[in-house]
Amino acid sequence: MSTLAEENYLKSIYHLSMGDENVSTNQIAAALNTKASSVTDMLKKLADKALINYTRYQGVSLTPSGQKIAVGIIRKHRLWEYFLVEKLNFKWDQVHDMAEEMEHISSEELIDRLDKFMDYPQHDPHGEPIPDCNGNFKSSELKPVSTLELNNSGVISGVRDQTPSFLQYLEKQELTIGKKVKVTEIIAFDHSVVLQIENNKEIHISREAANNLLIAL
Amino acid sequence: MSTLAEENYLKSIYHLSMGDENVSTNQIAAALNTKASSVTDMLKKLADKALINYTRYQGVSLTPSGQKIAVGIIRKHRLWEYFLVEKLNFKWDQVHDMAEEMEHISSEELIDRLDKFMDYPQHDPHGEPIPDCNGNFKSSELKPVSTLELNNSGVISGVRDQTPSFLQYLEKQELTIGKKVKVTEIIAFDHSVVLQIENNKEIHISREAANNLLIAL
DNA sequence: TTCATAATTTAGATAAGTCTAAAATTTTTA
DNA sequence: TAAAAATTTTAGACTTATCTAAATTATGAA
Repeated sequence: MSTLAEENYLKSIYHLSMGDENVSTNQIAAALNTKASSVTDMLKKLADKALINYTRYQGVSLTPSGQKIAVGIIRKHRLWEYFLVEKLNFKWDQVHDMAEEMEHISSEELIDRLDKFMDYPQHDPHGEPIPDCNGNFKSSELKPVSTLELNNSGVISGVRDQTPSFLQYLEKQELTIGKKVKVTEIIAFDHSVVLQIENNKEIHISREAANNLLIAL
Repeated sequence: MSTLAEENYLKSIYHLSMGDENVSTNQIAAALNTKASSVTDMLKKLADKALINYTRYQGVSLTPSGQKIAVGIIRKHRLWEYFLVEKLNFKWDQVHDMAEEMEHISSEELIDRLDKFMDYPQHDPHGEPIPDCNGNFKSSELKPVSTLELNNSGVISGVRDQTPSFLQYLEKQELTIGKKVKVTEIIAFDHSVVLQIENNKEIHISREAANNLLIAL
C-alpha cells in the first residue's frame, strides 16, 4: 500500500516522463507545488520501496511496479471523471479536483465495477484514454489543430491544456469533443486560425488555443 | 475544513452520543481503535475549533457545528453505500470499508448530485436513514425482532450489528431488508425465536440475532 | 577547463497524529 | 469516607511530510 503523498508523486513522475527522459527533482517540485528538498526526501522513500530508479543528482524514472501504481491511479482518475460528467452531469471543467480526491479510493473491485457500470468507456471527458483493468491503453494519437493545413479538417478529440478557464472558453466557442472542424484560414501574422464548425459558424482562435486543442484525423 | 482524523472523531462522537450523555475518552478510543491519550490530544484540538464541548475529565458532546459536520459525513457514508449496492451491485456486507473512505470526499455538490442521481433514497442498505442535504432525517423507529410477541409480525427494516459476518448470516437465512416475518415460536429456555418468512419457511434464530435484527411494525 | 550559476541534496526544524509511561483526577468499594 | 481501582491527562518521543537555509554537485559560458 502507498500513502496519498506517494501516489501523487508517482502520478506526477509518470506524467512528466511522457517525454520519456529521466524526470528532474525541480520538475516534480513544480508539478506538485512543493519544494525541491521535499521532493528529494520523498524520492529516497520511493527508491527504498523500489518504485522508482533514483541516483543522486540524476533524476528518476518509474520501475515497473511504480508504473503499475501510477497507471492504476490514472485509471481511477479518468473513470471517476467520466462518472462525474456522464452520470452526475458535471461540466468537463468542473471535475478535475473532485477526481483528484476520488482517485485515491483504494478498492480495485470498486473501480472495476464502476468501469463495467459505465460500459467500459475508452476516453475521459477531456479525451484522455482510460487504462483497462490490466493497465493497458493506447496512447492517444492526437495532433494539435495548429498542425492542420488550410482546408483540412478533423474531429476534436482532446485538449492538451485542461485548466478550467481553457475548457470553459472552448465550451463557449462550441469547440467540444466530437465536433468536426475545418481550417478555413490561417493568419500568417500571428498563426491564429479560423475554424468552421458544423453549423458553418466560423470561429477565430489564437495560435496558443490551436496548440492546445487536439484532433483525430 | 476538517482533516480526515478530525472527521472520524466527530463521526464517532456522534454515534456514541446517541445514548445522548456525554461521551467518554475511553469510549472514543475503543471506537477508533486508538489510545486514550491520543483521544485527549484530539479533543483539545476539536474544542479549540469549537466543534465539541469539552471539560477535562468530563467527557464531550458535539456543538451544533460539530454535529453538522458529523451528519454530513454520515450522509456521505450512507449515500455511497447505497450507490455501491444499488448501482455497482455489491452485497450489503461488502460496502462498509469502501464507504469509510468515500465519506471523506469533500465536495458537497458531488454528494447532492449523487443523491439526485439515485432519486433521493431514504435508507442505506442496512436500513439506516440517510440525512437530506440540510442534515435532516427521521431517527429510525425500529425495534428488535426479540420484542415481537408470539404470532405477531413485522417487516425487516434494519440491523443493529452491521458486521459482515452477521450480514452474511442473515443473507443466507433470507432475512434481508423488506422481508415480512412472523414469530411462530419463542423458546422460553434460551429466548431464541422461530420466524416464518413469506414462502412459509421457518427459520430459527438465536436471542442475540433477534436482538440485532430490526423491524418496522 | 575553470568558474559562475543552476540544480540538487543535506541538515535541522515544524505540524499532525499517534504512542508509552507516569501523573492527576474521578469513581468505586470496603 | 478513605483507600483502591479505573479513567483521563500530561510529558516526552516517534513518524510522515513538509519547510528554510546551507552545502554539495552538475552544467554551461568564457
